[in-house]
Amino acid sequence: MLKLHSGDYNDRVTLFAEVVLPLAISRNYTYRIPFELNQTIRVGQRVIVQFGKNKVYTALVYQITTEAPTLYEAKYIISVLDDVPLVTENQLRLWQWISSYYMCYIGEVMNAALPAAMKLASETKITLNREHEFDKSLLNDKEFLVVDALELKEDLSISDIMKVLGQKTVMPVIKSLNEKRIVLISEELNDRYKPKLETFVKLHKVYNNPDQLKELFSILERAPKQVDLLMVYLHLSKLRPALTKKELLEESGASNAIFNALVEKDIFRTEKKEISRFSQPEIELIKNFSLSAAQEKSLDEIKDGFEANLPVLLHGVTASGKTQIYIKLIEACLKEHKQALYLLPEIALTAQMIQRLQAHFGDNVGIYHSKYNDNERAEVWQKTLKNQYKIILGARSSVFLPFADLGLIIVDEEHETSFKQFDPAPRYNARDTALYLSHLHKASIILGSATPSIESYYNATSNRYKLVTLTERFGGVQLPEIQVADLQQERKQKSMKSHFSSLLFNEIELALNKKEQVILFQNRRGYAPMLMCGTCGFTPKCINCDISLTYHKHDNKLHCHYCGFKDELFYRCPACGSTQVEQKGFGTEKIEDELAIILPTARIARMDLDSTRSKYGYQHLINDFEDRKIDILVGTQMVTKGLDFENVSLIGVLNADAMLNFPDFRAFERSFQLMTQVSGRAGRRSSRGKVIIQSNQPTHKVIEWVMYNKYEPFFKAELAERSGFHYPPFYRLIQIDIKNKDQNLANQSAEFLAKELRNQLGKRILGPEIPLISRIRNYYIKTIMIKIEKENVSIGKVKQVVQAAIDHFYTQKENRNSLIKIDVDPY
DNA sequence: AGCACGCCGACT
DNA sequence: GTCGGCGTGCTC
Repeated sequence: MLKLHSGDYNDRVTLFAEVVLPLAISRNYTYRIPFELNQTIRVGQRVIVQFGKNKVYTALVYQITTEAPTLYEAKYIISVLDDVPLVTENQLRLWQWISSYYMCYIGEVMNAALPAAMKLASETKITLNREHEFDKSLLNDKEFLVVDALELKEDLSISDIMKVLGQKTVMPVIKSLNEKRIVLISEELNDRYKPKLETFVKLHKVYNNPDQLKELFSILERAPKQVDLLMVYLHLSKLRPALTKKELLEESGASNAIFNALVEKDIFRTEKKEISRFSQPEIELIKNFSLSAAQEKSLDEIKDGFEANLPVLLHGVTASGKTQIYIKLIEACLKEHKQALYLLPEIALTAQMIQRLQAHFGDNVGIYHSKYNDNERAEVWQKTLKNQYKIILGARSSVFLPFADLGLIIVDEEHETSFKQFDPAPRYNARDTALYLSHLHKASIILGSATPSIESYYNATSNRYKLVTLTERFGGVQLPEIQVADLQQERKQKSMKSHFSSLLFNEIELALNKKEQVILFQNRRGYAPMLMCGTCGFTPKCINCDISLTYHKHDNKLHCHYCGFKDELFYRCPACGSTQVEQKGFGTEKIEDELAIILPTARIARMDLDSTRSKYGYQHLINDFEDRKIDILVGTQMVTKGLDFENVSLIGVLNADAMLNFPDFRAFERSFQLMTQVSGRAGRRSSRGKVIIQSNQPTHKVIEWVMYNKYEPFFKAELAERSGFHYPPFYRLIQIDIKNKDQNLANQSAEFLAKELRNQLGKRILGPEIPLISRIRNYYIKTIMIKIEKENVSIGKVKQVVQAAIDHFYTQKENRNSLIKIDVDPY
């Protein structure tokens, strides 16, 4: 197809735009471009289009052509939202790649990529027609209800009316009211991005003249409060380059009325200006620091890798100073006037890293993650596009930013599974997406970790990546001493204190006495993951999911961690009436609780999903811990991730077995990574730290590898397993979940699809199987796994075959209401 | 995704 | 009969 550039066509040519709609639909749609937009429309601009009968959406121009569609008449584009493309061509290429690699719709990628504030969609609003008189007695019951509700509330949405009427079918009622001209139906577009405006104050410039100013004071003689305000202004304006009304009023304590009086007299002049939502804290820039010899050597090797156009895997033990190397790399990147993207797996980590990066690079650093609100995200988008941010620090969604000129990507903690998005589609892995992104921009990319994923390390050892190893901890800090507490033995000796072995407990006391801090790791939140009746064995389960409910003490309720269902705690078994209800297992909440009893003077805090929900939840906890307001931090995997604390001398892993026995082929890999990472939090600067791992299997190989920091043996053993059982990195996995509210239909659909796939792909198809959790939110689930060998097979072809099978699947009536979820490279 | 259309069971 | 649920297909 012809590629067009703006200005290629005059006003007389009829142009069409193929647009991406932010919906899960299988193709793009073509709209006609009004002549008057011929000169200005560009690929990557947002346009407003009508789609279907009423709905109006923000779509994105994907391609501009002169070819008129033959099978239908194209609708006109309603309007163009941007003067300049909001989305770059490289981004569109990335969207396309994600859509085909992860087998999802490009509209879903658009949805994930664009901040919500940039996607306006219309909502149908129903309002009373004030122009029209009508007789209420002529209305039927339902119409009356709607009119009644509208008299109370200015406008109603369709879903409001559903609630008012208590039924799903509401359009006939609305239509009838509309035909009687009693109500109006409108489509309301709401533009959600509002630049933040602030009122700035200036003294009228005539008063720059001292004589004029003196005269002014005498004029204001009879208005002492105004004089006061003026004095404060004169004082503050000397200290700051610009002064806002808010600041002035706050510091002077003057009222709005006093301020307005001065504005009225044209003594003060005000101006509204767009300001950044990100107030820049005053940071001292740290420009120079030097690397150790080992870091210097690594840096050279990394640069060699970049020269050779290879992605680099930096395998550096915990606390080896990888961040300093990254900072040097960013410096080099900035020297070439290019942008750098620094990806972190979780928001929790950005907090500390923000400070470190801003200390070096000041306000060149933009931050982007899902806890930012819509307007803030939109602002980061714009500044990245305009190349005002040179460095972006962010979580996985920052791969979607509109980089103007990207030179470097850093994927820190590359092994982390949170780089992979689970739900909704696109189910992309930001690390792997970053690799493609670097290819699009011809940018250098470095993946870093103390515990590389098996995939990445395999790529590095087979020369697809350049491997750089850093074995020395920065500043000569020793790796921690790791000991195992044998839980079985301690139980036999009755030396356990609730969930703590004597070994761990004594070390905690010792650390507290020395005023050192402790981190305890338990990979389960809540209080007790399971309740069980000691008499009959009854276990409370979620009504929507096939999962036992977890007891949470803070609200004294039973929670489902899958659908959020909550139920009351019971003291008497609902099945047999026995009062012998036992708690099985333990979560972070319970640990926190028990600690408070056995160590009443210790200051204890908990860090998990429940305690960090708010935007600054993490930050506060981390700050308090850093400021030593907390002695013991109990947490889930959140505490394992790259956090840097000076004063932590002891780490406790409360239950290694839960991870080691997890039924997943990555269980050992994850256990190794988690234990090694959490151990790395101990004894960072001054002294050698200590780690206690509690386990029923103290001689487990994985624990041994962790204890002696043996990555290579772990890698080799794991690789052998993976090869033997046809798993990554030798095979690619595609997981297909079939969901249906009816169990039989779920089974039948799954069987149908498996057979269909098996016809083409043979024994590469496994299942359908019942997954670990066989019902979530009232949907029964069946899983089919596709394992594809990497050698001699085109993954693209396989995906085509899979897609064709699914298309055929949906042509069968009995499969129509089964839902299919495809997860490429599931984690 | 959202909406219209059309089929079919249940109840004034 | 007619209302409302629900499945089906289409949107440039």
